[in-house]
Amino acid sequence: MVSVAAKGDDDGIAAWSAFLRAHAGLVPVIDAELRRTTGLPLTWYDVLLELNAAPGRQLRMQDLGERAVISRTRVSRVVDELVTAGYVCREPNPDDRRSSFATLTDHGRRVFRRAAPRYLDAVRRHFAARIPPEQLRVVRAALDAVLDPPADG
Amino acid sequence: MVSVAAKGDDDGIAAWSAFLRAHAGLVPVIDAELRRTTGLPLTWYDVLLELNAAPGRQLRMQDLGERAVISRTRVSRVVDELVTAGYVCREPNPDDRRSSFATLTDHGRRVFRRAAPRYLDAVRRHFAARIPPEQLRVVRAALDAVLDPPADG
DNA sequence: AAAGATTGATTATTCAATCTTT
DNA sequence: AAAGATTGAATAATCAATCTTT
Repeated sequence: MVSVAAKGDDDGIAAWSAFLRAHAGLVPVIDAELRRTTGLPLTWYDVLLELNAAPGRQLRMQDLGERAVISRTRVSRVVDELVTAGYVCREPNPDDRRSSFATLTDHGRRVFRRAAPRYLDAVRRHFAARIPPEQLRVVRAALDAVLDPPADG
Repeated sequence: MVSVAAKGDDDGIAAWSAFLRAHAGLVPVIDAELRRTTGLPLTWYDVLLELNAAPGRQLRMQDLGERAVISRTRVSRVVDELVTAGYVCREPNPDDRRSSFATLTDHGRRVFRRAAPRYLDAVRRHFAARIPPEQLRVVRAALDAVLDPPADG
């Protein structure tokens, strides 16, 4: 026997391929819909969401980079844009003057709350509604597991 | 009752969030590993894979754009790079002179075949091995379903 | 020196206009 | 005019160097 491509490998690569294709197909669609219906790009929405959920509606840039789906370097640029738009302001951190907070403004909060139902609806229609409920829970568990550092790979 | 946020909505948004995070976390890692161990960026690998699987190891640019996880416009640029690297060549389509084929060269084929095991191994370690086998099949089915146009959204 | 953050330069990706052939 | 493809211009994202504070 020259090569034994185990069945599990096929399932793994097929799932990976579906994962890449689903992302490439879905994210641009949902981003475009969000821009059209709310004026917010997905990246902005994501940052506003994390700030809105944070205590005092503010986060250090570092922490924002860890929570939002956005690279650490990118955070500075996006927060610049959000400050210009009036949705966020920067505030000094009295405990450590190296760092600063990004804080959601009242205006930013209103814009976020108005956008949230549109976002949830888009995700539901394009993603969640196409997957049986019991599979949704499996997908979540599986993709969460991928990011943990469970021992070794 | 002011608002009924059904449990299913929560599962949907949680799965979506896990989906975005897994992609943002995993793709750069696998891309970096592939570049390091094989010299091929993920985008190149993906294009070489589709060409290698195609009849005659060639595809029209249009078809390549549909199969590979890459936007139609991007195809021209990436094929340029692959031609420069000597992995692919362009050939005229005798049946329709508007279009042209991207064809895998022998050298490109050798490079792809040498890279394939490294890629499969990276996907296995970073992705598949962290998900129970029975969940892998569910993930695949779920994410495939998301891209079909099943009736309406 | 290390941590937190920003910024200039580079690279990657998309958008819109263009060119050729059907 | 529409289809197939490419290209210049504009946007987005990353990398490496920098600056300030600890």
